[in-house]
Amino acid sequence: MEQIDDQYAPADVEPAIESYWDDADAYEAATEAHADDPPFFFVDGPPYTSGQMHLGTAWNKTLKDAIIRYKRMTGHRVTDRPGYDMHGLPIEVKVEEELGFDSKRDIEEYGMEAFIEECMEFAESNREAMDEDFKSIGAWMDWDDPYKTVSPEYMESAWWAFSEVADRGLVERGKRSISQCPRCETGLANNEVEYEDVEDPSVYVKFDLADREGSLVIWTTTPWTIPANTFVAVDEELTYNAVRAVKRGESDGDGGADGGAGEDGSETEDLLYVAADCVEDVLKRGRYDDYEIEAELSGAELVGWEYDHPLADHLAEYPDFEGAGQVYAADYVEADRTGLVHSAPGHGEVDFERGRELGLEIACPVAPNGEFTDAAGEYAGQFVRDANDDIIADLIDDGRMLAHDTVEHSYGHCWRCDTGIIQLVTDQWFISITDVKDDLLENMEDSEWFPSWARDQRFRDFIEDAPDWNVSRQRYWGIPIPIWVPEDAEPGSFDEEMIVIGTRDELADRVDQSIDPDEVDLHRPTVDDLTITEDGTTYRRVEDVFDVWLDSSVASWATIGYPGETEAFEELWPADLIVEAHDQTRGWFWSQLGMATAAFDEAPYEQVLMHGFVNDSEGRKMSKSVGNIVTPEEAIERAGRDPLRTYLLSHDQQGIDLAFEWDGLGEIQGKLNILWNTFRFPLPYMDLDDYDPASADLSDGELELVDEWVLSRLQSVEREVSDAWEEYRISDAVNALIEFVTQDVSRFYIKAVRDRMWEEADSASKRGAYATIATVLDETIRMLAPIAPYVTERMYRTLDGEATTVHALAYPEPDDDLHDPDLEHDVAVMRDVEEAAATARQQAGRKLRWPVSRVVVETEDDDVANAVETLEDLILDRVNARSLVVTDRFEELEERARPQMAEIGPAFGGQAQEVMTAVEGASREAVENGGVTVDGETIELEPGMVEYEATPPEGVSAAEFDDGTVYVDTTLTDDIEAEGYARDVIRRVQEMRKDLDLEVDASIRLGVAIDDDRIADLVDEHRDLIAEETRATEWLDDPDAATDAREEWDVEGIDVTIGIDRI
RNA sequence: GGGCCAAUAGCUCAGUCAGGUUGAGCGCUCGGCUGAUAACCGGGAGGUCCACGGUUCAAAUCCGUGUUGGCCCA
Repeated sequence: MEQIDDQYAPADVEPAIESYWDDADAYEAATEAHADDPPFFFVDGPPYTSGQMHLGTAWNKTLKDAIIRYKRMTGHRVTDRPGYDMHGLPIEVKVEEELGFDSKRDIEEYGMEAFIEECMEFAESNREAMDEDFKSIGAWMDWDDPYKTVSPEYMESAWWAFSEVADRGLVERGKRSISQCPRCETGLANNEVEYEDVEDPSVYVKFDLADREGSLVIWTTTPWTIPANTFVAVDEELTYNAVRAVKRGESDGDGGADGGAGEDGSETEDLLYVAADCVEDVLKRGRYDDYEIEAELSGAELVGWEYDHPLADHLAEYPDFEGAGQVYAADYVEADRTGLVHSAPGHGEVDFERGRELGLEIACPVAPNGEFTDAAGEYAGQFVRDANDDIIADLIDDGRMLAHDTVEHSYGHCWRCDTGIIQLVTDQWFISITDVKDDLLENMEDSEWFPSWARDQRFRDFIEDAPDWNVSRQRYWGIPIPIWVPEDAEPGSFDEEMIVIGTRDELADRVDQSIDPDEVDLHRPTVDDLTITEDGTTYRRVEDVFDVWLDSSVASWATIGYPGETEAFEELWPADLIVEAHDQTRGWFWSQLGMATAAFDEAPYEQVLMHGFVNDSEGRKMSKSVGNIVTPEEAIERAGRDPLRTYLLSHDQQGIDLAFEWDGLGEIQGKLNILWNTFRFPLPYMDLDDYDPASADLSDGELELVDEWVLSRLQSVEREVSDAWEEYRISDAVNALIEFVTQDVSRFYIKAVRDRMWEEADSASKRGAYATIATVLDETIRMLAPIAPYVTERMYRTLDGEATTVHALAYPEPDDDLHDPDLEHDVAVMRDVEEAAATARQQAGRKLRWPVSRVVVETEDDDVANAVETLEDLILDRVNARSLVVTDRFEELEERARPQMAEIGPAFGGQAQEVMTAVEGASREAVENGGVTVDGETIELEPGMVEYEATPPEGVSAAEFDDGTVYVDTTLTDDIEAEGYARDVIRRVQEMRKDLDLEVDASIRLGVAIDDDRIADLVDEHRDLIAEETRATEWLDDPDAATDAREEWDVEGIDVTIGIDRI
């Protein structure tokens, strides 16, 4: 028989099983076993290939792997193609860093083609490393054939979908205010902007009115946007004040207040317009000494007022066109700071929208790299944020600065290079998702989410607020946008004359150059050189590439090769399930829905399982800077792959974060160790009897009550586990299994079945026990296989091993014939009784080895009483009692009252708490005879308002259980003492046998001397029992005569000397 | 600044939807068992149920306002 390690050692089991899987082609065997089953179309959300696996991605892939394995075992042909997201700015930035680049100019000089090759190599080498990472946690996916967003087939899927979107009239080019990274010189999507707290200027600027006295006061943290100021916005409903403010000259240093301050002794006066609620704050910041409110106006009254551009003297051009330099109403105004908002439609998003509504020209004196253009006059060529200082200085010198300071606020940064973003209006390509918002919402309704709030309370909100999708990036490493426009077209009419190419064949057909559609690389710069000439017009491709989020948005069809291959698509699409963390609500969950809806108005997935993030033990995000990162490698090294997987999956998988904790991981390892022990416990006995657990047959042999019970529990657990899986409550399934193994199998069943396994002779009972434990183990292992694939495989190989792998087998299904809920109930009661009896024993200081004369179970519940009576023999055996009594009332007790608030509360209302206090602890006699009073008044108590607790008599100790009380009579008799001491002697002899390393069946010569004549006589009554249990075939009169071992023991305060000789 | 989620024993989590004297595992501690044995099993201690208000006879639970953490959005 093979050697089974005494202890569960994942570090030994897992590598061995991994090699076995490799040698036996186990993954292939598992997939082939289910090749003809109905399909389950799972789509892997592609991880981005710029990093390595961390605990969060480990959790993600483990969860996916468990689901795939489960679905396979429950009879599905599962699509298990992994994917990788390999394009995009993050990789470009990493490669730029490696090559020491600072800007796009460096890339152009290096050569786009060479740069793109570098990006490809970087992404590929990362992908290979990630393959290994994912395999290392036992993720069984089709690693030989992952989908890659950089492959021509994949890119074609994106082109094709985009062309569908264009055919539906949802592609347009337009000006939008976007977040621009000035370093990367490209627009960013909202979710590529990360917010960090930074210190920025906080300036209050006076805009002098052109047609009357006074100034409007605005506040901004971006002085560099003032050159583009086009209008000032007010809230029509809001109340504004005209404030006459006075400042007396004083020689303060730089305190933040500027402008208007007179010299010593002089006095300056300003007429300021601000929102009424803001007057005090603004005047204080401006360090005015005194003020008087001259007028109260509504915002509506201010509309139409004209003002002078505050930087007019410093700029070459500024917005002075028709309609500029005026006050307008806008709904983004709040009574915050000044209540008047500096608006620059060339920058801010809301400013832009309002400017367009107002029909104003859009002016933007800033280039894509963040430098002012010539239009900015004195500031031309300066980087905008650097120009802040000059602009502030000019405003001060010109007397337009009311106050300036700095403020810490959260500001957007480029997700890749951490450069502060700038809002700019540029021309971009959009998918007008807002045109199909209703369709998006409808399609969303077609999908089922776990947890449901993720859809209804989060995703829906996001869809409702979603802006049009800016899909263009002015970069290199991405899927080129397949739009060709006429060479001489005006930028404003690109989308009217565009050609959108959907497939490689179409490309080959239409371009002027000769290309092989099977060979062509769709990346830049190859496609940049291709032109199309139709009807005498030559078209050139626009230079942009797609936003990388568009790449993964097409995964549900790209992963099955559509449109290049159509068969799989027709059979499988849409996805049955996708599984990602909650950050993807705004990421992949969204982009897929958006793209599928825009392209063909259907939801691309039917079910969405949204899990959480792994945080540190404090619940804080793991990050390099905090230094609280735990890597999967570390967890595997310290605990193992199965423990890590089981740990991750034993926590809530639906929307909740996990606080990673080493102790918790160790705990899980301990539970798996118990499983390991239950597995190896029966093996030696089966081996001695040549019993093959693989051919276990429950009808061979005789099933005893505990066998029937554990088999019934097995059916219940199978039901519970499959119900949990059905709703992706995977942690409930895992915990139910662990509970079953530890509580039912190890703690109860194994303990109950030991005697039968020790029987030497063959018996029907023993065969029944073997068949039972073999069945329980087999089905438990299969249920646990998706969670802990290595250790279950290891166990399966020993117990059965007929199939190539346990993962090819069917998931166990409950068998009603073996299900006996009544029996489960009875045993549950019995276990409660047993536990209570143990508690009572412990209170009395009576160990289990000593019998007790009587156990009384008091219960008013007939079911409970029946259960105890039914299982009397088992109870007597397990609690080591001579007799058992079941009664509804133990007459020997003094009873004390316990108030039942469910009854007392409704009956007494406001007095209920006082009644509770009065009832607590009163005797039954007092309660039943009106002895309970509150404030001197007798309380009438109905039956049911009070239950009773009893105090046991001398020699009896009590312990409650759920449905009653167990009394254990520990009064000693000679008979009990005799057996107790005898068993104590036996146990000491056994320990000495073990110390001598005796064979289990070796005979001994035994001598026992007890330093108490009465006890010695009592023990002598059990001489035969002692001899039998310890295999003593001869007796020594004096233990001191023994030569092999002699030891003195203290048994219950009495000296016992034991001597042993081998025979 | 806004939306969503979470907060219960030293730790990990149930219990919250349907209000009635808070439960489990681990850890700690004490003990039991001694042919699973560096395993296994039991008892005990340990809790202003994040805080403060409100509804109710009664709130961990329902409502409101905050605090802390997470995700997303601005």
